Amino acid sequence: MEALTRRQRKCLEAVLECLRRTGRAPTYRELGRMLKIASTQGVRRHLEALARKGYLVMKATARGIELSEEVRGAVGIPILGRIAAGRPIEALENFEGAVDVVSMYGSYPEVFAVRVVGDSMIDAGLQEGDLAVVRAAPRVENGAIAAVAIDGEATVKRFHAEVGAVTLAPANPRYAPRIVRDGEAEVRVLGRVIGIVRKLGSI
Amino acid sequence: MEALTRRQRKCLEAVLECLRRTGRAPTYRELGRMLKIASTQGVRRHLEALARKGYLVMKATARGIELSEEVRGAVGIPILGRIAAGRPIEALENFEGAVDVVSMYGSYPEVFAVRVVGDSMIDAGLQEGDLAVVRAAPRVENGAIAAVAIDGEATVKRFHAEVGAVTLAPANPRYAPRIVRDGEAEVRVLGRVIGIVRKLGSI
DNA sequence: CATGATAGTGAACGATCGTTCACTAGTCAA
DNA sequence: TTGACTAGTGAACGATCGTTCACTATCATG
Repeated sequence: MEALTRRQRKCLEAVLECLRRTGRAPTYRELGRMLKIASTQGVRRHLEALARKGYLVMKATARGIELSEEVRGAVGIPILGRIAAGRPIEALENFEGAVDVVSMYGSYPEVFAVRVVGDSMIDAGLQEGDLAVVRAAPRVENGAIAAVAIDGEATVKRFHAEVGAVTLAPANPRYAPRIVRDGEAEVRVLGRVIGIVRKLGSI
Repeated sequence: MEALTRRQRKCLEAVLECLRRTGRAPTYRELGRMLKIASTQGVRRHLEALARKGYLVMKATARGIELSEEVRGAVGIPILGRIAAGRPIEALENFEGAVDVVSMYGSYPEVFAVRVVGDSMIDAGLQEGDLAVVRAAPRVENGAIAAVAIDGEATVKRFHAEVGAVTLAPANPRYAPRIVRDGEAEVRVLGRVIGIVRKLGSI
């Protein structure tokens, strides 16, 4: 994306900070107070430049500043390819993506998360305490890692459907696959695991 | 949190959808159009109820609807403890948390992410392609998993500082630890790995 | 049957906000 | 040195928006 002047960057940072703090866009006069600009026209010039360069979209309504799609997809935690890259707006100008499970997976009714219990899937890279992001679906393809409810209890396993039974295969040689024949227990596929989020210690 | 009526839930959903789509809160009249309510007073009643129950905060300015802190912390991907729990507002009423790396780690200059290359940390649960969330710090405690730049190239390893050298230890028996003596190469600690985000296939 | 909560209509008022006009000043490349 | 761009001030206009008032309807509860 096109480079910004120092003042324009400050202005974009102020907009982002306001959105982060309050969840809504600032008015021209609020921005003026944050940037120490007395005239709404002075603020407007910066916003027009930011809109022209593709960072913002201006709507002619109250608090009508919207982030452009590019910026909206990039306001998570920046993925730095080159270590030299700075933060946070500088990174936008040579932008490589952002970590944000919400923008990665959306925040839709069919996406949820379950916590991984035990180490039965350790060889598939799922550790105890990981959050498995699941896309809800009534069935999944054979061999996929799925979240499954057995008699109402949720578990994450590799799923295989066969004639008259389903196999829930762990990914750990210390555990045996569980074969559930029809009628033995109520097996309900919750969905496919499409992501993992792990938190290591505290910040 | 206090339960909502069906109409109030629809109203909160409309506010969230507007925020998700445009990044800014709706006006009373916009909400009225979404909910098929002709009078701003009809809309206002719902918003007052939502504010009274702690879901929203109303400011007397244009587009002055803000989410409460509780709701703002919960608008990611819901973590479902009990499978019975619904989505998305229902889950709020017996809320267990939300996955959202931004709200988990904040979106601050000192937090960024690097992509894991290779399988040298596989036994620590880091797979190729994972995003390692890093809290920037000039040094880390011995034994921590750290992002380190060796001669400008980033890598993720277990970090040990010794007298006159540092050891970068992989977590994979197929790789040997790398001992870098002072002056041999420029080793710069980027920070500690505080999280992992993995995307498995597409949605 | 009354009461309170929920749900809604329609109109009007005043404050806020985006927009626009006219004017000033510094910087930098052609 | 002349534009072009950036960065401001100050004032004013009209549209939008939150607020408020008066009034109606439905429905469950005691």
